[in-house]
Amino acid sequence: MHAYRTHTCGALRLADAGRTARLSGWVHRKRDHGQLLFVDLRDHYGVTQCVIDASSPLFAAVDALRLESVVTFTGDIAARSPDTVNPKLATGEVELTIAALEIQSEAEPLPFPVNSDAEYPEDMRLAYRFLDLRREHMHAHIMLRAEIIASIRQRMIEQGFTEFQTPILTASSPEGARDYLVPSRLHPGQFYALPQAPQQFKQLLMIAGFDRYFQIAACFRDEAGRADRSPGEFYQLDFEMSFVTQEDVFAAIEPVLHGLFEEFGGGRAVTAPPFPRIPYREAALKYGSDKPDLRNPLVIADVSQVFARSKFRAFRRIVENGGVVRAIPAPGSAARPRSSFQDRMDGWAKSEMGAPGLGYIILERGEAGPGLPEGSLVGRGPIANNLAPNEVVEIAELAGVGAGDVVFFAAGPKAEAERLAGAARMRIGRELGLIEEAAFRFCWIVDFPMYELNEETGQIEFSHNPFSMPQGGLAALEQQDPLAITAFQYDIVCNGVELSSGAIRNHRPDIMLKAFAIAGYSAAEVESRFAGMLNAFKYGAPPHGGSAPGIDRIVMLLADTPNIREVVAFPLNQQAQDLLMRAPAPVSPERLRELHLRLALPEDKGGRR
RNA sequence: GGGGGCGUAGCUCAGCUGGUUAGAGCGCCGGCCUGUCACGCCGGAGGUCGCGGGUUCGAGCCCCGUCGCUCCCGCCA
Repeated sequence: MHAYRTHTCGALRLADAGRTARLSGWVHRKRDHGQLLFVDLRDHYGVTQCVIDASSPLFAAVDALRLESVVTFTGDIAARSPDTVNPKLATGEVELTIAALEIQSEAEPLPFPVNSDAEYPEDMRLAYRFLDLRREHMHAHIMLRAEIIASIRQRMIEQGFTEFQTPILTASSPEGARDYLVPSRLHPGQFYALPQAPQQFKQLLMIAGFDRYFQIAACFRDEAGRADRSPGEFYQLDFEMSFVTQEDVFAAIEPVLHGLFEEFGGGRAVTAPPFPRIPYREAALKYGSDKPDLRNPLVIADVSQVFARSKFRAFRRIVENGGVVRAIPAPGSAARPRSSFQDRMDGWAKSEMGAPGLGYIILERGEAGPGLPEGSLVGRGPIANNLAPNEVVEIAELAGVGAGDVVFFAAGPKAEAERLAGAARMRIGRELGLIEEAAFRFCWIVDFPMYELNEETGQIEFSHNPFSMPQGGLAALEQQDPLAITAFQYDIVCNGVELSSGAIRNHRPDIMLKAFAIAGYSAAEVESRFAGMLNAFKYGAPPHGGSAPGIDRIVMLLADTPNIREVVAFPLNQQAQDLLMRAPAPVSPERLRELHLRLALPEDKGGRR
């Protein structure tokens, strides 16, 4: 008989009754009946009930086992009587009668229970991550992640992609985040950077003629974390393709994502390719966001022009000063008590969004009045009182609302009004129960502006990746207003989560120099900062493009958890620390000396001025 | 760097308008229990109410400061 096990803890079935088996695993739970003791033994594969009674000489030893000790039980498999079968357990028709016990490893009293889903503070869970990962839902998340990654690999290879490895020790890359730096021992005073993404390497692979690249790529960024953003490091499905248009990139990755979400989505509906393409400007207007949640059916409308002509002074002045008024429909909510809906929305806008408020009109069928036929649409509320009847009707038509509905207004400078309208759209959608449940709704956001105006400095800056190809190429850069130029730059969004950005790259040195010149960079500057890339472009570069969906966020969506640390086995905490391995940590003076480093700590960290 | 929320038993949380001896569930310890499977029953231990100061006859509750956690903004394509 094998030293540790003849079966796993998830394997035994009724057909095994009568055989002798050996199981090894963790003591998951004990149920002590005085003269009879049940032990649930757990391993990676499942749980098996083991039983022993007081007539056994081993009874006291088994009774004394602490939870999470690792043991080996040997004994006969018995069929359970029909009234004691546990249908919740795959092995629930049988049990092992303990005839021999070997303790492989004893456990100390636990800092938190493994056999329950009770919530525990995250710092404790991270400090004892090996225990946390034993818990059922964490174990399932990590296995899900592994299966997702395996499926991605297979699907990408089926699409004709080839997996590559690119360097971890490399140079600073053109992404905007802070790099992690690694000091060089052999080159005093010089540093490697960990890649924020393999961006330049994948472009170099295209230039090298490999045509279709992908990698499950580790990316490193020295930036603050968020619930949906791991600090320090994360993984992307990084891919790049040669001789492609934007539509070719979409067509290559859509079936991968669609198939993946069908496979692991547990029956939830998935947008079928082709995914909707929404221009950036349209997304900002209709959804108030560049990552719209399309499970929400509400669509925002622009009603600025109605208010520009109206006698409602507050909004008219906003429009006259270059601002906008956006209308957010709240269908069927007119009958809701004002205090519990409209006023609460207004209070939310003021307190949580920092907005002056959220105006509204309640729409009803009116009685006949001067010039009004019976049953015409009328508005109620302070704003409606300052509008002509035809203006109310006009707003209702633009916003797509009618009698029985409420329409809310977000007014102010364009960017602020859009942000408020977008947040209100989601809040109203949730409040009214309009969000489609159990669905993954994908879209592409396309036509991002190439440049934006920095309000503080008045400078023209790249709004995203400076290496994207401007739509219209060199001619557009030479002839158009820079702020009107769009790029072949796109995001893929699912349920309001940005999975990735991507672009058709700018592979032409002449267009690149012009693009940088518009943002105020001299040719010499560009040549020196991106010498490697520019040089490579001078020897025959294919047109190419790609994207890099975030693996962690894909797993989050499929695991249905809002916290990225629930789908990473060993995440850093929000302060970018590893509490289990104790990183980061000080190093000895000897190590610093051989790296030619001297610390200059701030005073509150033990340094001197 | 900025803003919001939270901080009460090992853990999750309740604690009324400021008023007697601060509670519950889970966990832990002890006892009982031969068919449970989140076993059950009885009993017990466990608290500087994050910390410091203030207001008050009286503070877990109000005020100020501070520390920690958390979410958001900035940042991050």
